[in-house]
Amino acid sequence: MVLKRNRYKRERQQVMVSQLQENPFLTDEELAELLFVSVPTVRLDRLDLGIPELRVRTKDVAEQFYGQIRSLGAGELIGDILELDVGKRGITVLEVKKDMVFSKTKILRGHYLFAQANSLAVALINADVVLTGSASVRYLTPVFLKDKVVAYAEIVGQKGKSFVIKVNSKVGSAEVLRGRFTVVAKEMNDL
Amino acid sequence: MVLKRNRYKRERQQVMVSQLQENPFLTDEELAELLFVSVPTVRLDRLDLGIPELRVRTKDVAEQFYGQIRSLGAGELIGDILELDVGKRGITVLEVKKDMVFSKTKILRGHYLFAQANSLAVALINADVVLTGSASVRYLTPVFLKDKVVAYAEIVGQKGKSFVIKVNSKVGSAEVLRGRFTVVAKEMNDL
DNA sequence: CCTAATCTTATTACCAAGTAACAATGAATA
DNA sequence: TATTCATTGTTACTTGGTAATAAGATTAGG
Repeated sequence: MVLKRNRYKRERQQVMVSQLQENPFLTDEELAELLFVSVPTVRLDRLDLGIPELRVRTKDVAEQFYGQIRSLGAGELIGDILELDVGKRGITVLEVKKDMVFSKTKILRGHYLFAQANSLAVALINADVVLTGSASVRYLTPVFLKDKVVAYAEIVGQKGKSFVIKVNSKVGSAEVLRGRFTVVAKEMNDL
Repeated sequence: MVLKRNRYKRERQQVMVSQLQENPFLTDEELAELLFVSVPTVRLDRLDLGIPELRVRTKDVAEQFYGQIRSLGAGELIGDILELDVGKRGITVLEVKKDMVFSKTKILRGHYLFAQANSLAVALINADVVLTGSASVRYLTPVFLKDKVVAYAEIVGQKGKSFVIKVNSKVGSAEVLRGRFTVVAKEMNDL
């Protein structure tokens, strides 16, 4: 039976995976020492398991991090405009990408949904400077990787320079977020 | 005059720095192309400016990211941990960078503040999967470029698997955000 | 106009951490 | 015992560099 050999091999590979989960910055040489095998064996194991080399692993981690910061920062609007009637209502769509979800569950992280809604609310106001004053949101159902979130926003009230905007986000027909934003239009020289 | 040469050199180095700020994953070769100089010149410039090679840069980014989090799973937290007492309270700090602000006013965009608070609230809960159920936040004063936002979060209530967390964010002694998050802990197999 | 100082480019030897392909060795089992 | 798979070693090649040195280009200053 091949089992004994395979069992040993598999066990070792398991250990390797968990080692790398703990510390993705291990070289093949270091792994070889930890697992009491030669460097070529480590390479074969990685090949077996589809684990890329150290430098690729490092880059992946770095890019995930960087991408996250970036995607929150890119442009003034989170999501793509489908419709925008400034002063009244607007619709944007956000496609859920890999780096926006919790890795374990593939569920979209809350602040992305918030960011889409918030930035759309702000975009509805026709003024030089618009700041969010308060926000209240309810997350209704989880959103998953590759879902397309459509956010509908509408101005429902105004008192002077203060606006109230209601936002509804949906995936297909399922409501995923319901929110109410108060935003304030300010003049540049108010600051 | 040596100035002209230096000025040209300095200008190029300035450009290099800003290129790398935007994308730290550029090789010397790519930089050389962008700056219309040879690879050795790029190396000399990096040496001049104390900028490490690509692989070190990448690793730095990755480690900064990885080092602090660990148990939370990759990149789930916006801001850097100052204190984290899981199940009770936590403090993070977020430095406001150029790409987080409205370009006109240099005011931090609301969803960053929200993301910092929200992700800290989630981090306080010791469970495999934690989702935000609802959130209510008030933005009290604007936050500007280069400010350091310190977020204080504390669990103030619990009903079964549902937790209420209060978050206060400050810049110096000024309160900038006050929020209340309801988050729900779920088991993996609930989904 | 020519030279010295500074920039820029080229060249060479070296390194780490790999990939890819292949040969050689070992060990266990049917 | 023959075979089968795991393991190890070896070699040639790749990327993205460091470090050191030499040679060419530019230009300001005398």
